[in-house]
Amino acid sequence: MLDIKSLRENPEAAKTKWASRGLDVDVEALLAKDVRRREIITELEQLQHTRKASSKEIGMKKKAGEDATEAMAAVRAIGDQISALEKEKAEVNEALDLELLSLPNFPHDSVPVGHSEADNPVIRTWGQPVEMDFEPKAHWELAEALGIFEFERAAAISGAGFSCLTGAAARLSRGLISFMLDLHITEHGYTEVQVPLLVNDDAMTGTGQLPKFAEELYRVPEDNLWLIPTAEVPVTNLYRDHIFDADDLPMSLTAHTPCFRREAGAAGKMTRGMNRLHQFDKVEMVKFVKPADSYAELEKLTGHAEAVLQKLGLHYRVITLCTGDVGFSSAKTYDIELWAPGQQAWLEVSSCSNFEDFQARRAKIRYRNEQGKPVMVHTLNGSGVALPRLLVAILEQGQQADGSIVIPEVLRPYMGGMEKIG
RNA sequence: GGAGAGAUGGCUGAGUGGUCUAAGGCACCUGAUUGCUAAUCAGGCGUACGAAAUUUUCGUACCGGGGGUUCAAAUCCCCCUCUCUCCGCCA
Repeated sequence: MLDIKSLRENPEAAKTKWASRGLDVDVEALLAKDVRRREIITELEQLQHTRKASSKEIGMKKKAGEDATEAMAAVRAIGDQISALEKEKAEVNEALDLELLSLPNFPHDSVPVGHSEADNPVIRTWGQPVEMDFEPKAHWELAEALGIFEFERAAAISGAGFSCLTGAAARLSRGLISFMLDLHITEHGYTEVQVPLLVNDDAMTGTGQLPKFAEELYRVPEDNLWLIPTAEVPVTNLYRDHIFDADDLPMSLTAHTPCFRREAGAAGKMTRGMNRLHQFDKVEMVKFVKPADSYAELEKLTGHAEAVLQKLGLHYRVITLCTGDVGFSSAKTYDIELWAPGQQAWLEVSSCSNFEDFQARRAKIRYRNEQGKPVMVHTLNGSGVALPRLLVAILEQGQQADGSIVIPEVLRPYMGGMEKIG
């Protein structure tokens, strides 16, 4: 959510920022509601002031044994006015909030202007495609031959878009989770947390999934809960309504969770094999930082995700999402993409974003600054990294002519010393 | 799932309809004082929003959340959430 005050002060700048996302926003209508809202508040406060004073007088009169019938009637009339105004205030607030909650963040000035993912610039590439003197296979072919992915069995119990890892793949997945968490907590300064996978409306609103993206979420109506689409939701909301001391920041948290996504409308897009699933595992990194530090922290965070891939020896590239492609809540996002030689495609495995104070304002996450005043923190998060496509890259980049898979060295301790699959 | 008890500021804890403008204590900040890891004294010490001023002042709201009764609600009533105790069930 954006600050209504900043819109009030500079409506033209806001229009321009939203226009760069391809959005035409009627800022004037929004501000008109804000003006009415403040009028109501002023009027209401005056009435409340009168009622408060008069009620006190009535109390004193009664105590003194005087008659207060007339004053009581007068205050009752004020009470009616107050009720009416409060109703209008609630309506205006609700309308204004809904609009504000539905408007995306402003892209940062350093974000390249563009219309779609075609305009996202590649800012660096690490490693090389592995030289293969044979035709590389897609991971689903490799895995089928090795008997380590069982999609049909998963489909039989849950439908399309679910996976079942068997044997070495399951162990590899578990090893990767441990490897990534260990790396982040021992070398990157994160604290590991285990969090709920089912969360309430407030949590989903805090990080921006609601009210706009309900159709992407699985829900449990009996209990009014939602399945998390990413650990970002419970981890960021750990500090909802919290005021940090300045010394607490930056705070860096990492968590492994499954993620649940309906992927409504994504049918047909790269859905083969492990590329896109309704349920997948992910290690997530979340940071709460002082506003002045947030862009430096975004670079560090992205570096932490890259470190995972570098230690695994995987060829990847980093791109900046342009204004037309950057996510709803984000001010700036780097995507990290792994090369999948069997599909001749780049697969997104990590998305590292600075939300500035957009989530913090929704979730009321603040810190006490040097003057002792509470101000919004900046929140960041990034995948560090997502499992299925990481497995895809390990399989496709590590494949040998005989169909076996070489296990990256750093993972072998997690695999009981195993050097290859197959 | 059943029964009971509770939820008040950063923490602790009083307050059962009317100067509550929420006591007291702890912690913290500022100053004074005392010759020493500190004590004592005085003062300060929440959040949000609005108005005026321009860095201060005034006002309103906030005692788990929501609604109600009343001239007036931390206080009375209803619903919800959470915590604790006991019982049941259970990995």
